[in-house]
Amino acid sequence: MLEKTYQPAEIEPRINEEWNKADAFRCGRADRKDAAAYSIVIPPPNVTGSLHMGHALNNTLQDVLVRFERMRGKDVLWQPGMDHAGIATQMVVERQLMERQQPSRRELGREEFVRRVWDWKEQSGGMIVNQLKRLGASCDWSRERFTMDEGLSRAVVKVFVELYRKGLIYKDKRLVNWDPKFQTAISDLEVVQVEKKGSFAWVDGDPEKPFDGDALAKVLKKDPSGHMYHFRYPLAEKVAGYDKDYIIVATTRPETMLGDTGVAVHPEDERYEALIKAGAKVRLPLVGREIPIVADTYSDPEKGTGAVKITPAHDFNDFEVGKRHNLEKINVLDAFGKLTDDVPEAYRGLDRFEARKRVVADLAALGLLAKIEPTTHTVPHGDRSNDIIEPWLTDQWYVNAGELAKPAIAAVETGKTQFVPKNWEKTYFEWMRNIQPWCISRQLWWGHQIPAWYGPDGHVFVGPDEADAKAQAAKHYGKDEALTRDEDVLDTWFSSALWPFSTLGWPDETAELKRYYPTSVLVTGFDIIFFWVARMMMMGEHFMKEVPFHDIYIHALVRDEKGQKMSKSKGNVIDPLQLIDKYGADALRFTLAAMAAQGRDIKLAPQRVEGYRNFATKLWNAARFGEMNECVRQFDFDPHAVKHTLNRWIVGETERAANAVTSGLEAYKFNEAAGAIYEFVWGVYCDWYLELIKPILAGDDEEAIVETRACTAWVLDQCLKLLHPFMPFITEELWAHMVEHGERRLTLLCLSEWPRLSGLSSAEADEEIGWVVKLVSDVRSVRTEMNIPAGAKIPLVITGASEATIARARRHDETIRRLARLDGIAFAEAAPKGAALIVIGEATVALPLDGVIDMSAERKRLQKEIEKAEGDRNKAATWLANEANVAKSPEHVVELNRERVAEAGDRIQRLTAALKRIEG
RNA sequence: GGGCACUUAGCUCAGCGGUAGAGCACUACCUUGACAUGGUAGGGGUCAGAGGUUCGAUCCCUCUAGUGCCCA
Repeated sequence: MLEKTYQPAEIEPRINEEWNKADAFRCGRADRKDAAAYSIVIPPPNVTGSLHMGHALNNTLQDVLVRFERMRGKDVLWQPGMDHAGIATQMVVERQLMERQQPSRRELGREEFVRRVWDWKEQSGGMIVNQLKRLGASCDWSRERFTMDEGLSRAVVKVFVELYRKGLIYKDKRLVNWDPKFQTAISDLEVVQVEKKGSFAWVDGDPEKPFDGDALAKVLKKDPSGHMYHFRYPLAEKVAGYDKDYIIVATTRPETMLGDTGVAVHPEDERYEALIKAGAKVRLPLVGREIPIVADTYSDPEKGTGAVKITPAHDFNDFEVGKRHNLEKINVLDAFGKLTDDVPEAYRGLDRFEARKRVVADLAALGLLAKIEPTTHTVPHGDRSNDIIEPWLTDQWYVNAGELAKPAIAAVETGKTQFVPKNWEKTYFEWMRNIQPWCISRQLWWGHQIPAWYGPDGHVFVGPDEADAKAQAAKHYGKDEALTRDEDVLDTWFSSALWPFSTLGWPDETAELKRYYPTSVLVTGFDIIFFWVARMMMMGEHFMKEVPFHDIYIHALVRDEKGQKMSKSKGNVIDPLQLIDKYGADALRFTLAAMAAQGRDIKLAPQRVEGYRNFATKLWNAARFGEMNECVRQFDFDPHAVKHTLNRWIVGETERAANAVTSGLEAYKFNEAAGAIYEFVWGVYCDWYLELIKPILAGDDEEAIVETRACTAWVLDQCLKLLHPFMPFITEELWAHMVEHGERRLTLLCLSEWPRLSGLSSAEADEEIGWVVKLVSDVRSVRTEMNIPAGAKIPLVITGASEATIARARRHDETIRRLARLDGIAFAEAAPKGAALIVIGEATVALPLDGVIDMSAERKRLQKEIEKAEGDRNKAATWLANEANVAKSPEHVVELNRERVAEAGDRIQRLTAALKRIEG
């Protein structure tokens, strides 16, 4: 016998163990070798990561799909694994070394440090894998991959070498986003823009308020950003037609002025026309360098003074301006963000923010500081380091993303790959069509070291291994030369981009690659379209000549119940594992699936999870009811052959539910599918069917009992199946518990067959049970309104009923009496005096409660009913009175309104009669 | 500044050209033989505002207001 309540914590580990023992999730099962393949690669979580709500949603949806297709008989591969997360992992290990007061990374040296990282990975990395298992993720865990695995690394090298040979990977000196904390380049996507606003204001010219450098230093100590500084740059020579001897420029980063090599004004800005004509120059304060004033449309005449300082080595826009005007690029920062030797001696070696204060103070002392104003501007920060990112001029490796993007764009244009919901393709196109060269080198030690070697003169040789590079070098130099390998590693996303095929064994031509590539669908969040989707599409198209996935399902972000993005700093993070502990993985999964409507974020309230836990309990108890009543599925049970109306009705309802769930899942409408099974299990099976069959089970019609027991068991089986993708644990448990034909099940639920039902619905049964349901509901309603004690049994008299209705009432006599708490059903010509009356169809049902009911309450109730019916009739009648409506509407709509008028009129008539009887 | 969404019951959200739905919360009653993590009944909405298209608009279009996100 089942326990009285469902305890997820007890069954979940056990069920996981059973799946594991049965190898239930392995792809390529022998019995499915002729089946269609269905594959999903997991968006690899990062090896340092732990399960957060976004993962929970992402993996729940994947698991729902995968379990659904597995039950539909497909050969399913859900490929799990993790990426090595270059910066994040290196950071974790470095921090650990520091905390343990062990030698630092540099002291250990590269080889030893990398060994330590592997140690860390073995011991504490990959926590998330076990967390995914707790969620119920039915990945083929035997195939787990890691981006640093031997095979995947081989794929990385092959891709690098091939792209290099095709000229699609190259080395270039450009500005990169430099992270001074980690001393590495990072990609645009790893940069977060943080809005800053300062508080210090000062204007030159007020003798009462001299410049206070200490006060500014204090403000900047808290936050170095948030101010606009206006400097006067003196002209090298006075220019005729220009009335001042200086030009004012503004900047939020004063220290970069030491690297200024130009000042730009708009070519059509009349204020500066004379300066441009004269080819004027300014003398850069503090430095003394003469730099040109150039005309460039980059400067905005509306903004500030319309003149901007140009620092080509430290600003992306300035870099472009500098290129157009051949301006010198002077690097004033080193890898740590300290000032280089290319600045005046006083500033050399200073930290960038120290230099900021000094430069401002020194300019103020020279009378060249015009003003400081607080301003709101965005400042780039490293998403891992949280340090302020500097655009920095370095040699890096780049992928020609623009070229690789072309087929990837075409694949979506032609529909080879489809976004669901479709509107995300706009975001994809927008980004792909404006894609920048992808900087793939990182100045880290943890990752795939770039397969490039340099000769003594710096000539580069790229090859699959050192021997190959040496051979190339020997040929190039005409003799053997010592080579040194490029120290840098590749961006983690470079290896992740290969994930859909590298995990299947590429570059080897494996059977898995053939069978499971392209994958069926990628499930991911919109925030990852650029990271994942775009890069996998590019690499897939290039190396496999085929898209990596047919569909891309983009799901929402999980927010807190107020709609705020969850973040540690806000303290509003909901930990999925805590929810699992409290309510069970099934409840969490169902919640996420039920709320995953396309195109909308999920605002998660824990109460919602509790509600679905209750749903699980409900199912549990329905099963318990079946068990107590010996509802056992029979070998020969055929839902098409059931005779009893109730059973004919429920098998039809089951078919409708199965169709709704199936079509919901096929269309990635997880919420609709979840809603359909929820409503069926609770609202139909539990609320009505199980209640309606109680009198039968308690009765003495043996044939009906046998059929009903078998039918109850069969419907429950269908519920378990339909619910399994959403709630795998409880359904698997109940499946095992609810024996079949008196014996234990032969298959696990997760490997059983998905319901494919048809031809089960019966209009006649639907109508009959619909009538019973309506009668019971209406009687209950009246009882409550008349304040009849819930326990009291009352009589019921049906009048004016047709033969068919009388027969119906007789057939369901027991049921109606029980559910409506009646002590008998009688038939009469006219309703007895002092009765409450209900109009159902052609009949009027009387509850003779003379002396029990409050007649004034009954009068009120009837009047209310009449009013409602009148409202309905008037609405429909008014609609019909409009000739245009009747003339132009489809026939069925006109008919519908005619029926409404007739039906409402009928009701009014009989309700009025009932009212009269009371009054008379 | 460019783009994408959103605004429906107290809250969180579905829906969608033909008389508005769910869950939670709320109210009343019920320890009835699966379930109080439950049952029964009930209250609660000019579907953000203004125009337009249509026989008919919560739904389609335009504008306005507000909110959120992405990219500059």
